[in-house]
Amino acid sequence: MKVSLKAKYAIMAALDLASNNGTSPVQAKSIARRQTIPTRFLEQVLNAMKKAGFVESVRGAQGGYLLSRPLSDISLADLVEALDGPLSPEPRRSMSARRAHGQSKPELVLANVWEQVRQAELGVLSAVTLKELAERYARLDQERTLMYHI
Amino acid sequence: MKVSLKAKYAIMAALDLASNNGTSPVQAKSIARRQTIPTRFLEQVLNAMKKAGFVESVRGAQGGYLLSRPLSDISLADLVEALDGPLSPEPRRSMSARRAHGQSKPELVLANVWEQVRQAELGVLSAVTLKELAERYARLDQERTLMYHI
DNA sequence: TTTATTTCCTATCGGAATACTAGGATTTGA
DNA sequence: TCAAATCCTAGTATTCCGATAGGAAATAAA
Repeated sequence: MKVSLKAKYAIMAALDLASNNGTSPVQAKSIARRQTIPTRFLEQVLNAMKKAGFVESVRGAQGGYLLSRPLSDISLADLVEALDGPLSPEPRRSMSARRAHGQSKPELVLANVWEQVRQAELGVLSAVTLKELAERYARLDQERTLMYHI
Repeated sequence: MKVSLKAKYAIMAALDLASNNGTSPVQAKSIARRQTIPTRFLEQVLNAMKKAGFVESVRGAQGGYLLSRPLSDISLADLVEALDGPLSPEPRRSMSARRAHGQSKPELVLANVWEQVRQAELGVLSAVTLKELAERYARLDQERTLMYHI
């Protein structure tokens, strides 16, 4: 399904914000360092996340970002669709192109299938919230720690 | 999920071959005309289809292409994977990139999710054979015809 | 009030992939 | 022999993606 790095960075940033969430904002720079994401690029990602309503920002020195809703309220579908655009919404085509291909015979039947695919993707991504992701990660981390102790 | 035009053309060509399948081969040119696909490009698509074993070709004058297996034996998953490559098989990354991101903490958990998405896509596409597509189309066509007659 | 720090805005760029386009070699029936 | 096909290979135009860059605007701290 091709999830862009931009969307993946957004997920990682949100998870990072969640674990480093005092009441004080977290700077893009520190997230970038921890998650090994190009700082300047992450700024753009965070900005997009802000515009989509996932985070709030504080400008100026000692500024940074804060999650604006609880982890359990954010699904991967939300994030991915916000950053990558709608999940293959039947490729937006020009009018002339639509006349040529858009509503021709097999295309019409195929459109149905692509929609099914989209629903399947959406089903998976909607079912996973950031909260669950964080828990899964914590569980993994715990297992790893146990391994070392044995 | 981003299915390339190449793959869509392949599906349309297969469907076209199915409806125009006497015992005699069908030329790329005539398929291209009916399906409004650039001829030269369709040639390449058909060639790829041949190498993947979906069609057979007859060279020279009066040559063309023939389906090499029954419609019911070809699923959309087969065609799409043959022409677009494996369905996002966990992005082939360079070694250095893998060290940076590949097996890091959140990535590991996310990999699980992407795999679920992939399975969901595969589920839908594997379930639809060309035979079913052709039938769906015929049904649509019939309905359309009935409409005009009322 | 100045300065350092941070977000915000916009432009650009390099590489890769996509969708073609093109030239011509090869095969083959008429 | 010739015309009609497929086959092979290369080039090209456009688009997207990940990233970089310059600097404006805001703001806390000095």
